[in-house]
Amino acid sequence: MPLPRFEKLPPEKRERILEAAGREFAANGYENTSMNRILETAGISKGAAYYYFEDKADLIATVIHHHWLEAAIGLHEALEHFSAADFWDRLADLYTHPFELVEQAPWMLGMAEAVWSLPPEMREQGPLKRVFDEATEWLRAFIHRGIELGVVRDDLDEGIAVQLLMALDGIHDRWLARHLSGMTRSDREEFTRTFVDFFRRLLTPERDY
Amino acid sequence: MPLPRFEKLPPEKRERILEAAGREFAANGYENTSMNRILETAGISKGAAYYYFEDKADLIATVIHHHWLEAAIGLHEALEHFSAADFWDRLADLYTHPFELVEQAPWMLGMAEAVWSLPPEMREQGPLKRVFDEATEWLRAFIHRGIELGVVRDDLDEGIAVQLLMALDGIHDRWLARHLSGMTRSDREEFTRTFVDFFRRLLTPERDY
Amino acid sequence: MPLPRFEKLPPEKRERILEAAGREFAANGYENTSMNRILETAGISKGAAYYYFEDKADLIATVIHHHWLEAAIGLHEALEHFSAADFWDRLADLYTHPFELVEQAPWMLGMAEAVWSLPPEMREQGPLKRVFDEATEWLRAFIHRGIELGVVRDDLDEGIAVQLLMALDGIHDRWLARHLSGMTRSDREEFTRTFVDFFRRLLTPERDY
Amino acid sequence: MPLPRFEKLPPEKRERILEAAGREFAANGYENTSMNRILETAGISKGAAYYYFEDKADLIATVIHHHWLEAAIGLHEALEHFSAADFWDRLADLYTHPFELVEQAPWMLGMAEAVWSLPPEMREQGPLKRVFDEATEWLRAFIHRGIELGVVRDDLDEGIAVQLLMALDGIHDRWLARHLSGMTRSDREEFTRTFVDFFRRLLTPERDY
DNA sequence: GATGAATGAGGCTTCATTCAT
DNA sequence: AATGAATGAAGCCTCATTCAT
Repeated sequence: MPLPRFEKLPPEKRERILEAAGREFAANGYENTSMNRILETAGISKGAAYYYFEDKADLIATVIHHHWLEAAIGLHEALEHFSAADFWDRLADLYTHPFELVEQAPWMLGMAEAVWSLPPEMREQGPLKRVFDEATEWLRAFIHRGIELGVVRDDLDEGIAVQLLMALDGIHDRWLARHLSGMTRSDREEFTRTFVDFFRRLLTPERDY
Repeated sequence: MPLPRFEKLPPEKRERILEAAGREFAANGYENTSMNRILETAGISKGAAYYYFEDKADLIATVIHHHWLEAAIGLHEALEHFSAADFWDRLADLYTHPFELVEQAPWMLGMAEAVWSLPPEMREQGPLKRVFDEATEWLRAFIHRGIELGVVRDDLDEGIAVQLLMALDGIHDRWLARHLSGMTRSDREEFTRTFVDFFRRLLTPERDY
Repeated sequence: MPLPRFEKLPPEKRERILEAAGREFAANGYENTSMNRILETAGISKGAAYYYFEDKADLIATVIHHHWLEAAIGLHEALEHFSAADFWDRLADLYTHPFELVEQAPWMLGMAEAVWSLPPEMREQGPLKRVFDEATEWLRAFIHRGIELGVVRDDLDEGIAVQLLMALDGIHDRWLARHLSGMTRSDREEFTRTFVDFFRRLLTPERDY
Repeated sequence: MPLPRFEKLPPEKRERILEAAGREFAANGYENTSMNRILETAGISKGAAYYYFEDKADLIATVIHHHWLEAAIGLHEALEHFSAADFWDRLADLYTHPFELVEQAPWMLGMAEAVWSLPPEMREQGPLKRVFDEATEWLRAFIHRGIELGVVRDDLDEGIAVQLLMALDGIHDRWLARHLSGMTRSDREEFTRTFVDFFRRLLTPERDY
């Protein structure tokens, strides 16, 4: 996570750095993201960057964390209002928010795919672990809520289930990243419905088959 | 694809190069794979490498293609013998072959994950496109066969279905890569069954729900 | 030497700065001592540091001077009470004081070794010259006192003698820095005795051989 | 130690690299030795340097080893011919060889001092350990030969004795490095005699005092 | 056919120091 | 009297690729 100084920066500048880094990262993945290029784009000096961030990994982790926070707004509250009847429809609703984000910053589309290009260590330790843990935690909560309501099977190893949902979500995002430009609003809605249906099929209890 | 000269090499040497490159690539992903290290391990000279391959991308593409061919042996023939009754069981059988490969060459486990680390351009153009197209083609054939037999839904955009299956397969492989060491044979069998069930759930026609 | 402002600082703060710098310097040598790290540890700002000290060299020189003063307390007075009979025993006594210092601040052990890592220019000019001159001066006085008492030879170039003693002292300190942890009090006493005997052997007049 | 390729270089070029590195190192010590500067002086590219040497430490270690080998020529053989009568005179003779080396390459004078600026890890492990071990070994052999001949005391911890001799030699070299320019041949001879006498005084058996 | 020496751009990071506030 | 954001040169090192032999 960035040194505390970073938080004290004028929001405008902070945003400039995060966006420059985000663009570079979303477009090129972790390994191909060049500090030099980011700094040039952001218009800050090398020294400044390392004044705010521990290293490249820290900068990228911050970018991901930042955008995750934006994307995850309202996620936890939502869960409490799910009911057996509208469980899957509600899930579909949740997909609306990211769409809006991406509409404002199309470059962000590559983000999800880029995240999969991270060195495994970065996902499994350090500051990004928290982001992945939060995401994992929500999926876990989501599954538990479903089980509670009787609309999700309980015979699945939780780890597998979570990995599966994360991966499906990744596919969803990556697919969008590649096809969004040609899609109408109703295409998108149908795509999301289809996708939510995938979730339902995978998670619905055996007896309902 | 490698220059024609490569095919004329003694198989032993060819294999040596492909394995060295495969290990390095499977272990480190594309960006972190170093030509230098590969060539050192393989015991061939820089000049030789560039005599056989256009560049790094070409070498890696060749490796992937090579191992894909190995892994895909018998895939097409198998399809013809699928029937409605044993469609999903047959799919499970197909997973046996890769397991055997991996048992002989454990380093190959990282392959699937590494493939996802490729720069997108490499997947979508050049020699690797052919590999992905072949894989895609088989999945497409698999789906069609299922539709033909009435055990696979026909309301799914083919592109999505294929991407989905590829991704699921990727998850399957990556999960194994990380957990295989602690799994018994029966664990693996159950894992595969669970996984094939995911396929079935996603692809089974709506009316069967 | 620090700007006069530094002397006006509350002693507590002055001490905090000098200790932080001393630790860093003793542990890492001159080149690997980082201003940033010192200031962080000391809890003072960049601006403050450069308000008190000319530059890094000045800060380190001040640290050395400071600790030299501490270590040299009573050195000059002692000399007057030396007699021919107890000349070498008195020298042994003088080694007690530094031992006590180091017992209270073990980090100081590296100091002597670190001093040898200074860029030669720093030793030979600027503020540090004074420190080395003071040390040299004492050794010179020590030798003269010995000659006066007839227990030190007079056929040695003074410069060589001084350098020799300084270097021997350096070896003494460095050896201790590396072995002190495993030594008992009586080990230390014997070590010092052995060492003082080295001095005696080197300096005793020829006729006594 | 350098990769084997280095040994295959034309001697002229090898020498050019070693001399450039030697000058830089002797003049500035380890930390202040810049690869960039060496490469510029030697007229080779970055890539070339890292083609021959593992890293900066390896290059410097090679330089030291190289010059140590030069300086140590004939050292071991000499020992066998030492006798009780000429033990110390022989030691004085051994100092002639380095003098000749330095006369041809005055920049080498700083070498000994620079060696003391090495990070301790470099002295205590890796390729340089061998150099230090060889030097240590010779000193040990020297001491043993002396004890055998009855001209060296046997009550000294061997470790201390070796360290002491090494350090004295260091002082000798450093003193020369700083004063050689103004010394005549006979000054040098006297200096060496004085110095050898230091050795004798330190090592001669107690009873001879 | 094949070698391997050589390149040099570019990678990430550290650091002492300055200066507007 | 003090702050701390910002600088940018310089540090070490890796790499895919080329080309004379």
